Amino acid sequence: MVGDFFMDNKMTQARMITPLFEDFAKVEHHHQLACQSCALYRLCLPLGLHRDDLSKLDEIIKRSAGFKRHQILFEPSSTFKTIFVVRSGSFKTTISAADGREQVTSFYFPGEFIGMDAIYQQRYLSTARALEASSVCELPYERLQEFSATIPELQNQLMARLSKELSADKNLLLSLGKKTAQEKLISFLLSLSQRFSERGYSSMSFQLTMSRGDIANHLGLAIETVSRLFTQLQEQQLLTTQGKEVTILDLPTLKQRCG
Amino acid sequence: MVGDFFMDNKMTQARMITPLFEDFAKVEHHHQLACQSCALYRLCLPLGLHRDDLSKLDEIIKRSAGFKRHQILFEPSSTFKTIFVVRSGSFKTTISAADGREQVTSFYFPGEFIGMDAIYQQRYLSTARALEASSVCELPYERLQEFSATIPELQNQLMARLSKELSADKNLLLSLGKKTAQEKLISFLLSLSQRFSERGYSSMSFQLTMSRGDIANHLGLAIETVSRLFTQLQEQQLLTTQGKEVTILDLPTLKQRCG
DNA sequence: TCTTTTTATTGACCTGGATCAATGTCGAAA
DNA sequence: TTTCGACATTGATCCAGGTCAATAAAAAGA
Repeated sequence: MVGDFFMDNKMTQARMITPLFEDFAKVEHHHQLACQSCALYRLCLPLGLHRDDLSKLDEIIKRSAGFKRHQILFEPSSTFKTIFVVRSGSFKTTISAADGREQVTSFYFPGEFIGMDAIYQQRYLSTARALEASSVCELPYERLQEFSATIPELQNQLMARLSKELSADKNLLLSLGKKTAQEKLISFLLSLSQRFSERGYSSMSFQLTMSRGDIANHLGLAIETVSRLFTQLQEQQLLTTQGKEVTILDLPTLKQRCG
Repeated sequence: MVGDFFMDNKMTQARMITPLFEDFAKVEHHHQLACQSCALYRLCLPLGLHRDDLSKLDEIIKRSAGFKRHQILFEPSSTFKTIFVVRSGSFKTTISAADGREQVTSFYFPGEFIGMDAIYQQRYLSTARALEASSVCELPYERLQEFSATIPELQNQLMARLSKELSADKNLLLSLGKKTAQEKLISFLLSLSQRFSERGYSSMSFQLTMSRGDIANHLGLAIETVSRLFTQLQEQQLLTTQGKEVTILDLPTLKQRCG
């Protein structure tokens, strides 16, 4: 289990959660920089590859320097050469209308891939920004293509990744198109909860790395609406918040209300 | 040019448009059922494959019987085995919330791939229905995986397809999240116009194959709003409609108003 | 041909969530 | 520790687009 590195002591959830994502980077730093010893192995691309294929892959992967909060990973004017995997921290991507309006299209956590929508046009159509101190692995797309010609499992993994993001976007379309403001926020929080849980963290209590503004934008709402919804969900004893920390109190009711 | 088969006489656009998609099927029927002689070749998967690879691909592709209007191609309970390519006609996909609310996630025209979001979970998450009399080619996914292990260009094509749908969905997210009702409808119509044009049809005058209800649902609007918007765009001399036929009158203004 | 049904349009009215406007709170910098 | 700027909350008001209702006009049968 991925989380075992971090969850085997009895620190409180609340104190642990903020620094946890950064810990992935620290682990990398103390151990060798190899997929085999990466805490994210179970969630990441190399899963299922043979040991020798894996070390070949390892050679083409570049572990990037860290990104600061708000720093840009890529934007539409960057030339597309690589797909990124979040190693630690988190990112958001936004696409812009001609007049500058922006839509936050996705948030990305460790083990998730950023930039796959660039493959078709060979140019990024969105801007990716770090939400906190973060780091990524860079997968040069051309090399990846060469490799997957000889490693079918790698190719399947890539297709599965693309397909997974497609599924997530379709579900978001359902949220944006058909759900009420409250259902949108609940669906969003439950999706985060699920992803934290997959990464070995508590699914019941976690730290939001994005602002209320980012959440509102992502869900097609106004900041004020998101703020009021949080207040409302707290009044109904479904969850509590303290700034960016969210603690889920009544999961069954939330699940039932997310549409 | 794909359209040359059909566009070389002087029939009026209006009369031509409805039967055109069906003509793809007729061509298939009169000639041999092979990708090489398919009118969609330029838009479809085989593009760029070598002749011998193409004939191998041809062998695993199954040309399905026709689908009637409203007939289901697949739904979430179907087992995932194949990706579909529209050969003639058109389809819509919808995903459902727990309480039955549906969101029309995409429309698909000849040469476009349906069902790629199923790869990750190995099950369809949406329901696909024919909008008119239509036909598809079936690409058995497992065979496709085997093939693309030996045909890198095929693998690249598949990735590009997935990535293209991802881009389209991200743009739709921008529409749903940030655009006004009018901007949504205009963006939608221009996207259709573009796709018709890629298929060799007029980009200025075309037949909608989906109902006002489908359009409204897709764009997160009420039917009545879509209807009023069409009226309004006609009053402003930007386009005309007669039932399902749309004729664009002022493309520059429309482009400038779509956000 | 003439129903019957489905789909589209138009008008009147309403509401969920946006916008505007203060005010409060937190975290980083000095 | 104070200050400053970014972020969050809360209240008052407004409006884009939804809902309800009544026709109208196409399709699809029959």
